Amino acid sequence: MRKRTRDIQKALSESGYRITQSRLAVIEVIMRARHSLSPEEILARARKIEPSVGLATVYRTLDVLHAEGYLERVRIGNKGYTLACEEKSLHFHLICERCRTVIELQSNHSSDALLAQLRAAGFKSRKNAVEIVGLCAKCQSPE
Amino acid sequence: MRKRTRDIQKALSESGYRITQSRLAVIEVIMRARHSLSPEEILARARKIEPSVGLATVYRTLDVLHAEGYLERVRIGNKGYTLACEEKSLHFHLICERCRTVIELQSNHSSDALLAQLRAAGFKSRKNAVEIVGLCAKCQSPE
DNA sequence: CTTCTTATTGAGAATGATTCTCATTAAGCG
DNA sequence: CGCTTAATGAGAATCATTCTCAATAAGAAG
Ligand SMILES: [Mn+2]
Ligand SMILES: [Mn+2]
Ligand SMILES: [Zn+2]
Ligand SMILES: [Zn+2]
Repeated sequence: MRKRTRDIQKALSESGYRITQSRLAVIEVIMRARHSLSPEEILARARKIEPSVGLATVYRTLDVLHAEGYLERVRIGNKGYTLACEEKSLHFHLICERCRTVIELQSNHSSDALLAQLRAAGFKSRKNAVEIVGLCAKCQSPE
Repeated sequence: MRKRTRDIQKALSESGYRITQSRLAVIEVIMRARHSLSPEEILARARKIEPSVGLATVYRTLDVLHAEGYLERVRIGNKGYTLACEEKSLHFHLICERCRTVIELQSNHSSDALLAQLRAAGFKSRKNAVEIVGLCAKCQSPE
C-alpha cells in the first residue's frame, strides 16, 4: 500500500468512514493508475487485490472519494475518474481521448482574457476544472 | 414554418436527405426553442405538430442535424442540443444548468493565454466549443 | 478476545438514456 | 400513378449507473 493510500485511509477514517478491504483495494488501484480509469477497469484491478469486490462498491467508493475531494470526474465517452489536483481556482484540463492523459494547464494568469470575461458575465462555474477533450501531441501523429 | 427551418430543409434536401413530416416537426421545434432541449422535450413538442413522431426519429434527426453542423451537443446532466454557432475556432460556452441559457464567449483574442498554452502543448481539441457549466448571473441570486 | 451496533457489502434487479431491429410507410423521381 | 428505398415507429436491446435487501464485518465498548 502506497503512502498516499495511507493518507486517504487515515482521512476517511477520521471522517467517520469505515475502512473496508474493498474500499482499500479500490483506493489502491486508483493511486496506482497512470491515467483515468472507468469503473469496470477499476473493478477488474481491485479484484486482483480483493477478489470479492463488487461493482456497486466501486461506484460507492468513487462517490465517497469524490465527495471528500480526492477524485475529479472526467468524461471521455464514459465516466472516468482521476486524482484531484490541488488547484482550487478555475483552471483547465486537457484530456486526451486516446491515451487518457490529463494535462493540467497553469492558468494563474489573473489577467487571462477568458477568466476576465467569465467575471464580467457574472458566471459562476460549477466545477473548478474545465475539460477540453481532444488529442494530446503524442497521440496525433502515430496511427 | 420559420425561415431558418426552410433554409435547413433546403440544405438537407440538397444533401440527399428526404424531407419527412417528422423531420420537419423536429427541426421546427428546435428552431423555436429558447434554450437547449432534451430529446424527450423535443419529442413532446414535435408531436403537437406531427403526432406520429417517434423518439427514435428525434434521436436520428438530432444526429443528422449535428452531422450537418446545425446543432451542437450540450451536456447538462443529460444530453441536450442547441443551435450551432458560426464560430469555428476554439471558443467557450457558458452553460447555465438552471435556465439552460448558453452564453457565447468571444475569444478572438489570438493572444489569449489559454489558447497559447493549448498551442504550446500541441493539444488538438475535438470540439470547437468548450463547455463551462455553472450558473449565469441571473440564476445565482433568486432562490 | 467477545459482543454489539450498524455502516457497508455483493448480487442482482431496476432504471434511464440511447441505440438497434424490423416490418411498414412514404419521399422523391420518373 | 407506380417504383425504389430512405426513413419511420414501436418495442426490444444495450449500457452505465443506481437501487434493494439480506448478509457481513468494521469499529467501539466491555
Ligand atoms: Mn486540475
Ligand atoms: Mn459556439
Ligand atoms: Zn494522448
Ligand atoms: Zn441561468
